[in-house]
Amino acid sequence: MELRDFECFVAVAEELHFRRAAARLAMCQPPLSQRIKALEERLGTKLLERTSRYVALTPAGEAFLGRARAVLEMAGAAGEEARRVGLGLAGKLTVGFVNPAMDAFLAVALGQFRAQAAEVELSLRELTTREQAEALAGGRIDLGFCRYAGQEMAGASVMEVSREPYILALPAGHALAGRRRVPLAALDGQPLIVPPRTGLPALSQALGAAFAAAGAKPVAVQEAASKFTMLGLVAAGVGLALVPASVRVWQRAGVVCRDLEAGLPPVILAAALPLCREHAAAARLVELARQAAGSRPGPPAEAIREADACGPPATG
Amino acid sequence: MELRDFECFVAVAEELHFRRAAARLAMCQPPLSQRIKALEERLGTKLLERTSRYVALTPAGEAFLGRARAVLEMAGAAGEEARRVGLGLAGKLTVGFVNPAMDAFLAVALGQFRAQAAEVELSLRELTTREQAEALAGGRIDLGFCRYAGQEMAGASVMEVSREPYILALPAGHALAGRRRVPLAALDGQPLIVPPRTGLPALSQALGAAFAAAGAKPVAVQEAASKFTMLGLVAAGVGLALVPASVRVWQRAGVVCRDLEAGLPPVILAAALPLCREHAAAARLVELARQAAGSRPGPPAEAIREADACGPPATG
DNA sequence: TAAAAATACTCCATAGGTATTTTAT
DNA sequence: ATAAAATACCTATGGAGTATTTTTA
Repeated sequence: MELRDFECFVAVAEELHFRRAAARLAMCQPPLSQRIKALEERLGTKLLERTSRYVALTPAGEAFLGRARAVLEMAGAAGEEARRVGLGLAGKLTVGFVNPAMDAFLAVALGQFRAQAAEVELSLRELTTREQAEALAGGRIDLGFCRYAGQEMAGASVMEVSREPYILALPAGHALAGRRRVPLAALDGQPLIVPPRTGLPALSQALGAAFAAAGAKPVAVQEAASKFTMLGLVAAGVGLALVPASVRVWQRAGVVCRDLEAGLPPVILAAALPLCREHAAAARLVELARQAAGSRPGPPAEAIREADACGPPATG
Repeated sequence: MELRDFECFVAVAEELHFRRAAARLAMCQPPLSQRIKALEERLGTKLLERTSRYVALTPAGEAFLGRARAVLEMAGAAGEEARRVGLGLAGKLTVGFVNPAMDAFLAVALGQFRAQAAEVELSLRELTTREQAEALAGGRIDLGFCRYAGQEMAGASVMEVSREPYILALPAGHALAGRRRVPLAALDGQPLIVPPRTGLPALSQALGAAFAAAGAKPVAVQEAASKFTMLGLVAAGVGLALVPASVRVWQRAGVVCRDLEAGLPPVILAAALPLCREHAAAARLVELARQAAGSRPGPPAEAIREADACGPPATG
């Protein structure tokens, strides 16, 4: 039994006329008669009652007609669905991301993605870079937006998406808040809230080297994993914090942000895609992420008001 | 796109190995590879990621797999359903019947039918013989159990199913209730409850002729269409009634039934099937009806107690 | 190097076309 | 007598088999 049999039967059942049905199927009447006959023999039951003047459905034919239509529709839908998934317009997409990615580009990219491919069922998981590597290997996520410090990721290809500077978050009344740009040397002896060393050893090392080069030695007074925790601690006067520039989309009472003069390595975020497993929707989202990151290296100047707790925009 | 494509794809997707999948499909590996390749080209998207060491589903393939399985299952179910309908084991069956048919054989036949073909959706309509002829012509019923008096039915074939004598229903205290068998002549001058003349003219005529032959002239005191109405009127002392013997499955307080001596034509019930439209379930039910009517010409003797209001059984 | 998929080719089964017959109104 | 389906027969496409090459781990 083939789909063509279903098509032939449905055509005859709808036309109730072999000749017209054959025309609709772009074939001749005799082979159509043969096909119907063969189909009936395979099923072991007559589907059509026919004389030279009259074609009618038998009860079996009536039952078969409904199901045959459904089969044809489902078969077409199956192909269409596969095609759409292949184009990244349908299906499931599970994305892992580190927290800074959301503010840097992911919120914008996801908004555009949903507009382009509303049928894709998106699943988002905030994961560390390390967790993303494992999740990618285990097939639990299709795409990861992770921190990047030149490292490879086994079984995945990693490509840079965004690059933004660190900025300094400090209590509103702090002496350094008066400056528009803060040199690294000015942080000598300052209490600093730092990310956990175990979490990002390469990053901690790079930051340490940069401070050493600038001849500054801040004091690590507290570890905090999330930038929101860091800003909370800054507001409480616990110390200062280095945060990605994209944090400026948030305002936190009692906290101001200032640009740093050159010296620190930038925050690099990358997309990690599993090797040998092309996922069109993932590729689509990566492309949107790159565009979002490129067109908006930081938050637009107008979005940051001078009166805000986070301080003046990077452009002054 | 053919069902074979779905089968091939599902096999490869489940085995994740072309050679094994080909074996399962009872074919060779090269044509299987070609089919999958052609399928992918038709769909415009890769369904399988494959190297010489590794076969895996793409997201499109994963989406397609579920649908493909459903299509195959539905296609099989469509054929199976048609086969079952063809055998009269599934589908819909709408049956018209005259009231006496239910007691004579239809209750028993329907019980057996449901046991044999539980999946058939039965629809029952109590209709007069004349209404059944119209309903058959209009395709509103697939089968009719009607009264039969030698008449033809346009567009339908009519075959006798059961034949039972009339019996006499009379008030419990009536003088004739003392006899085991009542001769027709004894009904001379008796008040008789009769069926409507317009409903069954041939029957009324035949009964009239039978009474005339026996030299009896009962008085038609009341018309009543249903045998239940007749028995109610008998109980009320309005008169006597001629009813099919199968009415003995019912007991009515104040009413007794007695056999009649020969002379009246029997009650003949028949099955009417539309011509040129074979309906296996209908044929099955007719066969069961004939068996039920044949094996049980009247109600079994044990079912009728001597003490019952309806009187002694026919076998006395 | 070995195992597996892809490629190249050959063949035949069968879907479909053409001509004709049968059938029912 | 006519229109429509069935039958008979033929052709050619393409699905499947066989042999071989390519690829990757």
